[in-house]
Amino acid sequence: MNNNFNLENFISDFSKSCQKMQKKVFSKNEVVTTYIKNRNQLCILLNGHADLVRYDLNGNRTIVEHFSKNALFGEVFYTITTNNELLVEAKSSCTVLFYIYDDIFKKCKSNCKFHQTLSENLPQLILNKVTDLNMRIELLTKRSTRDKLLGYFSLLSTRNLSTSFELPFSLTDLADYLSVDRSAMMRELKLLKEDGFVEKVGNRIILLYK
Amino acid sequence: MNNNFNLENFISDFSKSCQKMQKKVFSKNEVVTTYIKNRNQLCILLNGHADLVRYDLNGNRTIVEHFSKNALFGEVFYTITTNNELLVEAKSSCTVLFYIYDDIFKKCKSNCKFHQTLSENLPQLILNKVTDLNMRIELLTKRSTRDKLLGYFSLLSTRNLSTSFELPFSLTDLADYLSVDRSAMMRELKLLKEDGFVEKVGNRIILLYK
DNA sequence: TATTTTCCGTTGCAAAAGCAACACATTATG
DNA sequence: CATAATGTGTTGCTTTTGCAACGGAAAATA
Repeated sequence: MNNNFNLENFISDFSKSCQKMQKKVFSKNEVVTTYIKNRNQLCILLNGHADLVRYDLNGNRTIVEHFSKNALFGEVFYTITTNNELLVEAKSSCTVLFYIYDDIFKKCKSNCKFHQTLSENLPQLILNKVTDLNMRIELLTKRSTRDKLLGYFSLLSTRNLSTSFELPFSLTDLADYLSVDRSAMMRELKLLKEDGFVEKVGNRIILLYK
Repeated sequence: MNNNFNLENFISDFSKSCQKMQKKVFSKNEVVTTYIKNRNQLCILLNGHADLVRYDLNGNRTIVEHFSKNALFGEVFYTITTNNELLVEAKSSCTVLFYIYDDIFKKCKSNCKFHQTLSENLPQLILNKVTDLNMRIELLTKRSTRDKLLGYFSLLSTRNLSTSFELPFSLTDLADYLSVDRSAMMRELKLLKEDGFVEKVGNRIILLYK
């Protein structure tokens, strides 16, 4: 593992050097990919926003992950054990690089720089994913909608180094991410405002508690 | 990555070959370790059972992960981003191997076989952890206690290749794992029995639906 | 710019989940 | 083996959450 690995530089460089990558452009609401058992796909979001969503038998939608610029996704990061369908949906127009691999940890036969760098750094990239997943589990184990909202806001606050930040979701999608009913979440958000915990200006949240 | 890697053989072999490992024995309810920022610890449970638990500010306990024989845990698999304390508690008497590393992906200076094998296979071990985490997220995103119970039972059923299986938890702990109130869970479990979905004989669950 | 679609904000009511308390069973422990 | 500690099963009551529905705002689209 190379600790000086810079994901952004890496991503901006490799598309020149590698022939096996496919670049595609999607418009809003298009399905970018579905997760399929035993296919080995790695995807990189070059720009735009997309969500990994799951629909269950009751018709509930869950946003499993939210992806923005330079996010990595695909079956590498998700061994499929569920029967429910997993889709990646474009939330805005976006550009995605696709790469089907044989053995993700080995560089390809053509020996290009991209695959070498990728296989060297993949363990670290997977560890980053582990961190995300653990944070998500902590959110989901919170017992009340209020704690889920506050927990998520606190996470965004930390990530933005500020008590004020833009929500990356519509409120409708936020409910599907926190796995709660939208109207119940709206009610709770209102109470949080009334109780002086947060303010909301447009799509921006301001935390009022230390 | 070596696809023929056998975790069990690996674990049973290396303690002879590596000097940097520490073996310790714990009795029930002892704290095996706490997760500490910027320490690099990898632990292997040689026998017994242990849980990774988190206590939140409201006094709720969450069982984050349940470990049995040959489980791997420690900071490698959990970059700490939370303020809550994370403890590993022994659920029975158990034996644990500890290993503090500098760079987990590199073999150590003494060049022993263990570290070489470990660094070669760690990516795959981390991917296994990713799979576990994704399954856990799927459980936690289920909207009702009933669906959480059925989802968990279905998972155990798949894992045991049988519609009948032992619960690895006490019911009290199961509630803390599913992140629901114990008495509410008991009520729901009773309803599941009344509705003919499951039977419970001692600590064994029998699924009655196809 | 007119029109359609999506999202926001809200509410009444129903259902689910949480809380607290208790008796009894089972399991550890001196 | 007696006693303490922990786990199970249950219930009444309260609080939270979900569901369904609706009007208006905002955003997308023709």
